[in-house]
Amino acid sequence: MELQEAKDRFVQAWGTLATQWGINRTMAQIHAFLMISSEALTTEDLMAQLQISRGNVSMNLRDLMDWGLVFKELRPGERKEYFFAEKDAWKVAKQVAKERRKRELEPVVKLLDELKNVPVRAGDRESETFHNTIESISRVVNLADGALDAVMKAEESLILGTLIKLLR
Amino acid sequence: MELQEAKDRFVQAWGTLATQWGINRTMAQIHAFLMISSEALTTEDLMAQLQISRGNVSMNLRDLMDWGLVFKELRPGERKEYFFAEKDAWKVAKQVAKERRKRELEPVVKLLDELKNVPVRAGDRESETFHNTIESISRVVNLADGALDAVMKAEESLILGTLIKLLR
DNA sequence: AATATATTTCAATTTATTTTGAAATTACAA
DNA sequence: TTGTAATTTCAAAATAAATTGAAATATATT
Repeated sequence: MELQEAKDRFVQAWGTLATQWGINRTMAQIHAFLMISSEALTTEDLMAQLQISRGNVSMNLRDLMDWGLVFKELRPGERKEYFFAEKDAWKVAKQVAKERRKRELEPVVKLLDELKNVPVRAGDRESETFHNTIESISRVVNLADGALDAVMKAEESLILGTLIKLLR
Repeated sequence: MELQEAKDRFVQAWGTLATQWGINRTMAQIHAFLMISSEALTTEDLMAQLQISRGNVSMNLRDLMDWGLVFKELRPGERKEYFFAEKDAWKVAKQVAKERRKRELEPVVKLLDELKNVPVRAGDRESETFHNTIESISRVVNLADGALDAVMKAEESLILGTLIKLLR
């Protein structure tokens, strides 16, 4: 396979995977393209390579910077902006874990804690089932929350080692 | 908070969380509603409670059964079908991990392995960056793949214990 | 300050996804 | 069987999400 084809396939696949996980396809493609580029790129470069509009590039780059996955580079004497991505996939994973935890998991943890306090009417099967299920979900969500917290802080090799032990 | 309000809030929140993770909102709401119901329910029940059409219920129930999260109950002498959900959230998480791994991660692992074999042109920065980044992503994706595999097989308490050690 | 270049914004449009609802099919009871 | 209740299917409609492109804004250069 040629490098160009390989790049295209990767950008394409990364976009598809992203949509399956609730992330905008184009945003993922821009990120993917920056990850495999040795140089920082301009808006024009991204427009040309991914065949998308200026506005689209601008908005998605802003989101990617909000996610802490892409950064801006200003070159002295040059007016236009250059963008580059963190290339260490483990750092990327940690950053994504951190953001999703904050944006999505935290509100759910909060709600579940409230729902756990809804009084149980003894003998009422509906009420008991609700309580038990919420308890069960709350345990798992907190486990996931803790897992993301661990991932956020840990070294890749530490997680790998733990995993190997777990699978043994 | 009243039980009815609590149920509504949970169903609503679960639907929202689901969309953020690439899962159809209504599918998640049906699942949530079945999880907190003590009795198996009919299509009619779900149509009424969630205010959605028969076709919508039918299609999403099929998907939920494909995901292995909802089951059908046939009552002797009754023509209509009753549906119920697995209520143990840890089992649900394991099942979801299993399915997403198979459906989404496996194809990516396969592609990354192909891309790792794209020959590197020594001295070509673009080619080298591509190779290094793919290697890095491949390691992390395989780690995630292994983690899902571990989750799939492990007991909740085992994961919890591991996590506690990891965070210490 | 004026001009040129670059970036952002957002209403309008396009595209993708979800939902409906009624016809077609299936499955059970009599 | 036959009649009927229940379910599924899927084209069309509704809704949601992403994208465009040009005007507005910002920033640098002369």
